[in-house]
Amino acid sequence: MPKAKYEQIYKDIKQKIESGDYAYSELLPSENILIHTYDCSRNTVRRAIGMLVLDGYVQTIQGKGVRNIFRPVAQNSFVLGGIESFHESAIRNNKTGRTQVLQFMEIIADEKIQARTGFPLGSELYYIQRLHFLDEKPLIINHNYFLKSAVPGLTADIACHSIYDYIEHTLHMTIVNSKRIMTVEKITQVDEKYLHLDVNDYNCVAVVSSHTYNSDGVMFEFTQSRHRPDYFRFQDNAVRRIN
Amino acid sequence: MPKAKYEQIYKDIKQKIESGDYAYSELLPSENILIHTYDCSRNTVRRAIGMLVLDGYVQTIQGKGVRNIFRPVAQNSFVLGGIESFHESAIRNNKTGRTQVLQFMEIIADEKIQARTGFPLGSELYYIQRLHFLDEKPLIINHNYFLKSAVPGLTADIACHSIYDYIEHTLHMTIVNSKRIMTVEKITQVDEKYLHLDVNDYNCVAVVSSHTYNSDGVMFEFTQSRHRPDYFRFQDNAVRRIN
DNA sequence: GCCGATTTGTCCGTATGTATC
DNA sequence: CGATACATACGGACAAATCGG
Repeated sequence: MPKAKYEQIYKDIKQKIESGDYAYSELLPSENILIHTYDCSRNTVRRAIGMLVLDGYVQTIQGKGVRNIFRPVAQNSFVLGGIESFHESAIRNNKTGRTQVLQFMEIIADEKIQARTGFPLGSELYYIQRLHFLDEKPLIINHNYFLKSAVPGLTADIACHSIYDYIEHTLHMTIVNSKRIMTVEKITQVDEKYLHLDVNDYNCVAVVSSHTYNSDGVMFEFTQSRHRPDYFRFQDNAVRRIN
Repeated sequence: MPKAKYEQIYKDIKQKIESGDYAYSELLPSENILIHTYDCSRNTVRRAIGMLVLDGYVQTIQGKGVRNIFRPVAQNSFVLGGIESFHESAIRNNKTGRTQVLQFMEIIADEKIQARTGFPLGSELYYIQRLHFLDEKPLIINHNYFLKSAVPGLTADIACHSIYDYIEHTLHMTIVNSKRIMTVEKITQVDEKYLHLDVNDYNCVAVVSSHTYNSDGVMFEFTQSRHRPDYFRFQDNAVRRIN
């Protein structure tokens, strides 16, 4: 449902790259050709290409052209990337996902929670603890804090399906960006119990902490995700900038 | 040194945000005002703002304005972010860095290396193993593979200072982008020995594997960085996209 | 080495659409 | 409803880099 023209062009070129229509390390058609292909202005083509650069799909070279540097990844583990829910990830990785709600409660942010999550003191929050299974294997424990005023009406029933689905399709709120920090931590007894980890095997988990904002610029979610280390895989593309 | 006008505007606004000239969760001056402030076109202002969005510094809200969502981070550990060398990171984190070269050899890519690094079979490579210290504490073991044809004349002496400095300032090659994958792995005997890790304490390391490209679109480097888990911290900002 | 054609990079002005207030 | 603000799109101009003759 992307109405924007640059989105359509972006998706079309992306699909062509993924399906191998353009060979690895070869140049794409020039901007001029793409302008005629898609019947649009130069800026619009350039915007689509700019998004592919951010994806790490292509590289632009002044005076030469746009080079395809996309390489398909071996999809043998659970790959994290942009902002997406567990269910979206599961589908993208061609697996079946299931979620179990371990805890669901309403709390008020005290100093400790304020320091950990960044929510103002006294905020009314939902605290949810969930366990995510992929192909019936427990992979992730999530500790979610949602701002009640931004995500009203959350229930345990919704939490065991998809909270993001509820947020976007029922509340019609738009999720915009998410600041994430990845670290490695010692496993806790909770991790050990639910993720079926043995301290003699791995004694760490991969931890992703995220602050997520909606289209009003309000931070409405803080989540700490604790991942089984042997299934954790995070992908990223960094673009070098002048300082 | 940034001659581009949008770079200057980007840096100026970024600095203003970091120094608190704009309060958290408040709106920045409107595009129209910024156009007059910087005496430029609307596209140029929008480009600068677009970069700040990618940085997770601001969020644009149609019909309202641009909201400052920047929060300073507690700089108590070694923070990874964009593409930068260990020395650059050390400086940014206000620490003193030192590098020790453990191995330096020239090799030819066989099937095993091809599979691991993505370099074509038979490529001539430099293989370098280095240990990075921060404030005299060993934090990272790097396994570097450099394409000899792209980075000629590399020596152990250069490797113990800064290879990126050599690449950019002596060879005048431009580093463009880097595809990275983060995982968690069991520690090896090498890790244990050099990072001074105790298996009874942490038995894992954080691993960052990266494929790095230059401005010719050539992948010239593959590196596996193995980090002490208690000092590893990776930051990221993800922007939600329509599918 | 120079020159001209091609290609990407930067910048501007304008018009129209859409969301907020 | 009108004013304001961001989003999309177009077209044009010039600069900078690459490449072939």
